[in-house]
Amino acid sequence: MAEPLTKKQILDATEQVLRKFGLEKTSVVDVAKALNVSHGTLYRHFKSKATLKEAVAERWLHEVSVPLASIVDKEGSAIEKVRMWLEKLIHIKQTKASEDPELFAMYNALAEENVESIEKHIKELISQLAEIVEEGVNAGEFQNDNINEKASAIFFATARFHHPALAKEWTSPNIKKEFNVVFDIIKFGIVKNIK
Amino acid sequence: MAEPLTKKQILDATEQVLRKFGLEKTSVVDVAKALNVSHGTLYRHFKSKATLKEAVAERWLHEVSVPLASIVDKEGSAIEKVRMWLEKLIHIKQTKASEDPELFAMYNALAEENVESIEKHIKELISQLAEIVEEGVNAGEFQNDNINEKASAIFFATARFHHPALAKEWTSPNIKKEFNVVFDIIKFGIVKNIK
DNA sequence: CAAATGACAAAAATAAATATTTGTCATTTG
DNA sequence: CAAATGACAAATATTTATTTTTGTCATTTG
Repeated sequence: MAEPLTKKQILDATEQVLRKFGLEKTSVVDVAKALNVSHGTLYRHFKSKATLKEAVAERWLHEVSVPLASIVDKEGSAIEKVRMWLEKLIHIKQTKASEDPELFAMYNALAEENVESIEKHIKELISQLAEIVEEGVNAGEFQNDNINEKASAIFFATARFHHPALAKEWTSPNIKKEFNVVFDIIKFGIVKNIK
Repeated sequence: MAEPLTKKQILDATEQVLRKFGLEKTSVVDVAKALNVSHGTLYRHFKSKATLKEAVAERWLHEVSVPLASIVDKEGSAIEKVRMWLEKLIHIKQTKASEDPELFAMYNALAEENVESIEKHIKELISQLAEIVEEGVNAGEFQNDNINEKASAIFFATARFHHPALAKEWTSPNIKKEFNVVFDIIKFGIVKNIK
């Protein structure tokens, strides 16, 4: 074989096989077959099946956080950006969950297996929110409170709409309206001189 | 046998057996044994195993909603009562979860099997909150918005702290602080003239 | 000699054989 | 005759036997 196998090739193949067979049914032999290599080869690139799955999970989480980062740099008032950021987060999650529920469930189970990756991911999301909150404080738009606390609170107060463990509840017909009411409370709770 | 078997006796025995064997391992034969009756007898009182489990689940949910109802009638400002009510809800859940995690997980799985019982329970909780919110509006303490929407929003915005699907996250050392920050946002978001 | 292979043991998962549980109902008991 | 029983078939679950999977490493390949 001319070219040596790359990590990216392995991750792509693993994702394909996971999509086809599901989290429970894919073995490293299946992934090796998809790549036409022996399974021993995969162990030269990833030290265990768990490590391989971790790498796939991290790539998946990345696909959530990257598009959100672009909102942080957009134009607009801080409260508008908080709303856009939350709506994008919720849209990404809810779209993935409704368009391909099994795949969504599988990737979340995969992510659950890698608690550290998730914790890092959540921290990254909250620090994106914190950037927006900081802008709001600097512009005199938000009250000058602890920025990180506020960012976490905004994230946690909207957990019902983006936490994968609650995905079952996203099919409620009122979910959009419920978000709007929660967001209004947040807005009145953080913006100065709004009344 | 002198006295005929009552539903309460059966529910008590079922609970005991569930505690001992767990949700997965208890059969109606086990419950019958605990009562020294034949399992056929239980089918004269409950039309199926599912119905019996539903009755146990409803009793469990009742133990959550009853102590909360007493907060609604307490003295104090509406916002104080909202805080007391939320803290009691969270305290009941988190205490049950930490003191006996397996039993808590079992009862939640049991409750999950009975979606209707849960929906009714949530509606009851939200209407308790709505009573407090209504008092706040009538006293001129809260803004005069849609009361039921506000009550739902308060409930959903605090889901992270009381939704059983998120129980794993309650062991975070910052959980109490996180609730306080979320509650402050809610407070500034619903109380009039606070700034 | 870097990269890949494939044979191997231990651990884990699956399938087949066996046993228990659910739910019914004709019969028994007090 | 109201209440409970226990024998029974069909559906579930458990155990045991068998196969697959994971991870290693001495050997092969280009």
